[in-house]
Amino acid sequence: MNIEKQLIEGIQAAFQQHYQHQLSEDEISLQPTRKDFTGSHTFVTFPFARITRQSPPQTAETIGNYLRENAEIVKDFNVVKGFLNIELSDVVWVNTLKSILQDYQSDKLYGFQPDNGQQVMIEFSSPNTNKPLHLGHLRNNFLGYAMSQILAANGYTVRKVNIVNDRGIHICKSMLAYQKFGNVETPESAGIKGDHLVGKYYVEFDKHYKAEISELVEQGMGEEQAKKEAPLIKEAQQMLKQWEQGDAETVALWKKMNGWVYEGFDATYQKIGVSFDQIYYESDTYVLGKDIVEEGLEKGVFYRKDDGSVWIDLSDEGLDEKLVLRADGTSVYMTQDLGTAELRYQDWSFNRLVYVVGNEQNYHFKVLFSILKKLGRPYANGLYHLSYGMVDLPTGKMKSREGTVVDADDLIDEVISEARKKTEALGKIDELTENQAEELFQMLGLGAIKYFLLKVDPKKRMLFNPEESVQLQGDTAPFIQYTHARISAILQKAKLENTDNQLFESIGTIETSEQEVVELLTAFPQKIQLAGSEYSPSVISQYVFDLAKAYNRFYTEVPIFAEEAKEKVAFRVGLSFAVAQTIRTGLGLLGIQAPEQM
RNA sequence: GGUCCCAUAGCUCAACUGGAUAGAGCAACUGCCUUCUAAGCAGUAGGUUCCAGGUUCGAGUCCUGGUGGGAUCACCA
Repeated sequence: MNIEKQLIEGIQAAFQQHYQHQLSEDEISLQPTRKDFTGSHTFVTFPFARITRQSPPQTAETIGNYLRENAEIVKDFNVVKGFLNIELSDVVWVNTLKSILQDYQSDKLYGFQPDNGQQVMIEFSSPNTNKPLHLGHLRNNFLGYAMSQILAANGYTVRKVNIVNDRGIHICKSMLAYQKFGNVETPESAGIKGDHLVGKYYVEFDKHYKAEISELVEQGMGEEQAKKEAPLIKEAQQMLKQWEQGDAETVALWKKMNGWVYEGFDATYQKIGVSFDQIYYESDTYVLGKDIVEEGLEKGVFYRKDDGSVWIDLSDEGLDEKLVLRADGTSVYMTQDLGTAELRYQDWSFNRLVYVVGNEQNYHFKVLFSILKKLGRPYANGLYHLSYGMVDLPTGKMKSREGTVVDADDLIDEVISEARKKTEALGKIDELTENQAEELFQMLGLGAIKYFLLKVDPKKRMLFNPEESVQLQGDTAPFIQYTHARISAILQKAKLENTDNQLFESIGTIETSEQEVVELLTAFPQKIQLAGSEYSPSVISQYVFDLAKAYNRFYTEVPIFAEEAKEKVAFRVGLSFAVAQTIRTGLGLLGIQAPEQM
């Protein structure tokens, strides 16, 4: 059934017959034929010159002839240098499309792997509760969500988790500023979303803090010392202590303000379509990990310094010495992460744990994974850091303290309103009710921003261009969504004319543009696998874009209903159906919806 | 300074993991709406893949050395 397999078998047979040589399956690699040449699969013969004792073109010629004679699926071939370009017979394309359609018409989703019995936990989002989400969080959230979908499509059982950083000095800063300058303001009374209100006081703190520092510096204090001596920071530190001691008033304020933030976050998560199966809070987990430190000391993995602090020496792996417990017995970031990993494994015995965290923490995760390996944790080899690059602005780097961040809520509102503006300008919403229109704007706007952030390889640092992110033409989600809407209209018409359920058999020659579309359709399962193994949703976005482009070309070049041969009409309707489904599922993997009409 | 990452068209990104003449989108220019949605399609122009060596049938991709940019090397998280 599988085309590649048949070709490989044919090539093996050819080597046997002509060169008396047994080639193993994985010695043979086929690649897609370049657009400028005829054919769909290419076999490169250069590496086999030693075996065949012929020049590469001669070898290609020999193999090509053998295949044309003996392999049913091969119609013709051509040779360019050592490249053997294989042209498949038309019936292969017809049958291929039929089998894809069968998948779509059964319960099985085309391109998805069956359950592999493996469990993967994926952590993403991980916000701080002292300020609202920004552009960087969006890349994180979209990546995490898309990867959870892609891993599920690869047969994993996926559990999405979020760890909320809800404690620490930065939270106390917001709290303190609110206490001092807040005038008992609430989100309701101020008419501001809860997370934004708390963020406002975080900025407020920084403003006053800076003023105090410069005052101290003016009085002749050094800057470093002034940062430590400013009354506000001391008060914040005092507050953190009170919180840790469980002081009732401090805890009450903390609960109230965090409550506001969660309401705000929930609204944002809901809007961007992101959800979690479980949420961890650092206020619960920050004390974890100390028993692991004990265990590590017993096993001799860690060692204690004279002052009582506990360390691990990783210099044999090219890493440094790393602190895992302070001299006063309190935990550090690493301690917590050790404890949290352990807790998660107890909660749900995963085969893999994926952390979606920015690449500025590459070193931290290297160390974390290395420690867990040394401790002999059963899950240590299943840990993966999905490290992604920073999002830059045309003006430079985002810095929250300097107010150069792009706020997530603002950005989302902007892309949606941009979608509304452009759709109205095109006059395409006359037939829609108000609700339908609103739903469409959301699909387009959110689609645009998600696609924009997901189309770049996660590992790479990327530039965020506000104008390009709201574009609806070219390499964008709306372009792909538009293709889906177009096909929906065709399928609707096919239903009305009752041409959608006709069978097609051999239909004669198929057009190049048709063949290209079928070829792309066959690649979908491999793309899902690649996106999963590379942890890269951009594989999917790239693919769906290519598919939409190929379909649009077919759409303008080849008539569907004007075609007289009924078999051909049915084939083309079937082709359209398969593309629509694939676009829909592909976009779905990215968390993007596909409208029926736009 | 040590370690890690990055450098491809004017701009933003690809390149199936070593294959053919390095591809898309945006911006610029030229065409195509009486035919299934022009948010589309076709075309023109745009490249010393940062530099210098090396490995081999073959290098944007691998190795060495540079140059430029970024991250990290906290008893912060």
